[in-house]
Amino acid sequence: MPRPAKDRGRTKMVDIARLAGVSVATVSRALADSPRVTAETRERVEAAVRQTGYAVNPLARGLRRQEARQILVLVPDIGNPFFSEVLLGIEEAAAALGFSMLVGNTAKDPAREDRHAVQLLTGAVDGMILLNGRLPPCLQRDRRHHGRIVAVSEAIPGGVLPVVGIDNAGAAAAAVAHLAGRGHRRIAHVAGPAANILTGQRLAGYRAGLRTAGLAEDPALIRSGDFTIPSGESAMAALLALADPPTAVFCSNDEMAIGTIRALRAAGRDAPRDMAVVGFDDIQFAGTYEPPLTTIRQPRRRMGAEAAALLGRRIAGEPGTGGDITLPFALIERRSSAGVLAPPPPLLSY
Amino acid sequence: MPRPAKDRGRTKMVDIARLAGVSVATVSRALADSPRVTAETRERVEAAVRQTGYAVNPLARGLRRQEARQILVLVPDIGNPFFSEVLLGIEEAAAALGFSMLVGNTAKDPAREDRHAVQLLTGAVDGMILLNGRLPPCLQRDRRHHGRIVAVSEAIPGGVLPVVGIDNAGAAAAAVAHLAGRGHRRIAHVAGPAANILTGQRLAGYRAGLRTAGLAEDPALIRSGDFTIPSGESAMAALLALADPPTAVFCSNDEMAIGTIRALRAAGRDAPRDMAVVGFDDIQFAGTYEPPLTTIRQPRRRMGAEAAALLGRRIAGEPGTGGDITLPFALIERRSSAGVLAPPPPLLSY
DNA sequence: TTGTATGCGTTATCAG
DNA sequence: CTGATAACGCATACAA
Repeated sequence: MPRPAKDRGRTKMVDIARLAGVSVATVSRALADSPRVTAETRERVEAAVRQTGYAVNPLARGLRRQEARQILVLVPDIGNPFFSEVLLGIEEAAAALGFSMLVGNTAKDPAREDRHAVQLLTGAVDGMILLNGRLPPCLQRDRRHHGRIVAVSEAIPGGVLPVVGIDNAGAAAAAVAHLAGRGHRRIAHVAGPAANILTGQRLAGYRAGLRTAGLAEDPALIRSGDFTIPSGESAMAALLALADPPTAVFCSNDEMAIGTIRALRAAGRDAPRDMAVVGFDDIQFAGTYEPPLTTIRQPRRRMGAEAAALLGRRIAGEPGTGGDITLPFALIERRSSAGVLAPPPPLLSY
Repeated sequence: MPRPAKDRGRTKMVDIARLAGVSVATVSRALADSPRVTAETRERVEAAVRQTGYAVNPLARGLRRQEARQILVLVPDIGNPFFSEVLLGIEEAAAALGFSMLVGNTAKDPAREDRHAVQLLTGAVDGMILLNGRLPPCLQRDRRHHGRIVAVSEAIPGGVLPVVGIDNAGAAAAAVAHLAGRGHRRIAHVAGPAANILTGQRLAGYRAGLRTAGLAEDPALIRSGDFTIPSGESAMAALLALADPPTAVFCSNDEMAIGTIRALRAAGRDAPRDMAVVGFDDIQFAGTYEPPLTTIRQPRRRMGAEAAALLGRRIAGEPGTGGDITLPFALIERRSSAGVLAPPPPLLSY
């Protein structure tokens, strides 16, 4: 007789059955709201459940039903406020659907990605949400589970998975249009890392925005950072060293925008007086920073919620759940880009 | 013949057994590193595992072993950077111990706390970490699982659970000593909500700090907020309206400290010029804010890691795991409290 | 050292 | 409408 004998005290279905004077099968049905059970029987079962505080063992149920009612979220850095707000949206929507949320921090390490991703292969989780911009290696080979994965914010290279996010190029173009509309003609861009898929989208939008405004692109005005404050500082330092520096800068995220402002101050200048600055994301402290940051707001929480809902539909096997979901962004005008550049330069471009 | 027939393609132990030409029991033992298995047999099993990419089904294993290798973290707000950094520490330490991390957002709602907490009662998770300062209602009645719960940062009323945190009173006293050491004699305190256990600890430390510095306590200099920026603003507005306003303020968290600085600016003053400001927590943007915030740094990530490690020991049933863990804090001196108040007022208190 | 058999707690099939 | 019972995939006591 095998005897794990660990937590033997826990109430189980047979206890409820005994208490209610019915069989376990009936208890199971009563708890599952099956129509094939008398109101009176159900009442007896429910009384026993209340009395004991019983709750179904999810492991046993999961083993039997071949589902875990859990989803896994892979995130490069839980501590990053951008991601944590998305997590919040995911958790709430998942909970509403009866799913628990597992969170795996990957730190962009493929080995850790894989260690977490096996949970999808083993059935420990029913689905997965990717916030880290790529598929774990083991899921690149094994495509059987692609139907249970969705990405948020960053599209996955290859484009086989649905993405929940915003129109990044459109948002970047809107940021540039905002600056051009205030008279700026030398608008710089602090881009993200080349490997990041968002970098390309926002850079494309920056270029489109310049074109729309009738401005020529100057390669010297495009710098790359890595989404951190220090990288924004170096980018701005380089821009200020230019013979003909920009009067405005659009940064691919808020941290780098804050970095550019710090670099301005270090050089004895300030925003928006000497440079209009626009960020991206509207992180928590964007509105609190000095100066408050003009930025593109991403509906992070809603993105998370929509992703969880979409994943729920995919897990349930609903058809037509393969498409992307594009949510609206908003340009939040704050002081960092305030003021109009005057006098506007003459329209003689060349 | 019942046939769930959902994901029937998944490799299981019998497949490995067949492939390796052994029994499932042997496979199980080989995978569990049992000493009772030939090196050669083990090699055959491992080859089959590699070939198929097999991984043990955690639901089945959990049902059999009566453990889930999962822990649940209850947090009032995942989006709050303070908590998300603790989560990061928990996740990493838990993963190292072979535990996955479930995150439940409670929004301080007892009903949601309970919905998540049942996972402990049902065995869906092996343990629980509380970041929200109190026990879910269902666990207040049912004390059987207290051995599998630890708190982080905030102690739980009643003091029955081990807490991982810092010496909040000592840290508050250090903050006051820092200000007193710079010549300030009218030092205000913006406290947290009365219900929060940290509020009392930090308030007590504030008072102790005043006593140590030989300063009298002025009730008019103690205001309450709710840990948000706006509440810090109102608190400072009230302090500035005093006939004899303070020259320094110690806030119970960084958000409220930022709020006080905003209120100063709104009144045409600034920190540290007109008021020295000290916060608490050293949140991500404390060092980036204008002015950079003097604050108490809590080792958030390490607190999370220690909590996970402690919980792991408790789950494993190791003895002597009932005590609190107090980690060192650090007073981070930045510009918001820079400068010395001169001339110091005469020593004639009355 | 390895294989056989049983049970972990549920759900679903089938018979009543 | 209800009850007995066979899986779900794995780990262990016991036999070989």
